[in-house]
Amino acid sequence: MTANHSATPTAEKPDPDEPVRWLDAGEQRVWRSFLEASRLLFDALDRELQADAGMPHAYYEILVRLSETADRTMRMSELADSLSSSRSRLSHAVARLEERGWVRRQADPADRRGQWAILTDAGFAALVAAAPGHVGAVRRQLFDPLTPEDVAALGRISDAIRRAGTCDGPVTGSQL
Amino acid sequence: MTANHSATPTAEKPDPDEPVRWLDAGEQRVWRSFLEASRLLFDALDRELQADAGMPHAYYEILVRLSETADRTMRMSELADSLSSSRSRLSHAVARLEERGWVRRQADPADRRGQWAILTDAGFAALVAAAPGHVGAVRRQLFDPLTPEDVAALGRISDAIRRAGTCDGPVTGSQL
DNA sequence: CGGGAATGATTGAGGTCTCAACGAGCTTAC
DNA sequence: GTAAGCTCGTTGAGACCTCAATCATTCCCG
Repeated sequence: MTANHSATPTAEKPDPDEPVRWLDAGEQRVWRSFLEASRLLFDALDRELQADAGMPHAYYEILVRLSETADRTMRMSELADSLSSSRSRLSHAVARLEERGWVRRQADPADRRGQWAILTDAGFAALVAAAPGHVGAVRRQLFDPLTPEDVAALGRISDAIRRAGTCDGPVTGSQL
Repeated sequence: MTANHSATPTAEKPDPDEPVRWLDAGEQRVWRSFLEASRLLFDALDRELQADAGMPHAYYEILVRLSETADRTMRMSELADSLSSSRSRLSHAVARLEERGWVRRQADPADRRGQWAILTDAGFAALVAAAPGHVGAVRRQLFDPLTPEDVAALGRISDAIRRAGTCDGPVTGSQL
């Protein structure tokens, strides 16, 4: 579902001879502030989840996605795409979640390459237990410091970045 | 330099009995969009740097900081603070950078606990070689998709998040 | 039908990061 | 001067992620 349907033949790797368009002072400031803000935010969220729920944020997101489908079930690849995650990362993560009994895997009888990831009751319970603390942390670290206008702007900005970045993800499959 | 000088006795861990303020639909959308945008952005930058310069973004930032001081030298703790990095992370990273000959360490004769991290000529050269590609990636993935108003807003937003997050970083030292 | 390409998913090796524990040196106060 | 308590920085174990290679299956097309 992450295909590139744009009509323009976008050159992903730009001409290396083209002169570098360095960041001006303002861009520099914004970029560094954004870098630090992101690091503080994600580090804080990861620390909170790890301390209070014993899971990294990546695992939390997997549980959330699974919990939102009707049957708490998703194909591995679908799950990976919905998280903008590599298949490898997801495979490793689900293996750990399976060890904990929070997820189980089941082969698809129709397409025998495919695997279903299924959220167990224990996994759902872990998610329910983790959610309040996590949401609280998101609120404190992200939404409380921002005005409603900021939040709206952040939404627009994120959408723009996603639209730009969603085409050149990790290289997958053989494309010599 | 990351001390909390605020006069208000801010309760870092809020009352757990307080009802959870869940995210409304709009916040939910913004948060997920921001999460995905950040992941796409940082993954893309890391992949570009790793492929073109053989270093993760964290190492690039270390080299940048060192390159910006007059003598290309910084105390380990100062460097860690300036990167919002844990001392442990920095220690490991600088150890790797030292193996590559990009940084060297030298004990401070005045305070013999302290270590200076010094950017070598080879390290500076590696940075110079990496910079154009990296800046190009930042431009393509972040600044090109944004309007100037977006960029300004992102700066304000990041500053706000930093101000909120800068007080409760990783717990360091003994504070029973 | 059969062979090559594409897809779904996993694996292992290696690298980075976290956490907790530690060691060594400085500082303070008695 | 000396013991307690900082601060500076490192270390080791273990967790997570990346990359490349792999395997099994399915799709496509002549």
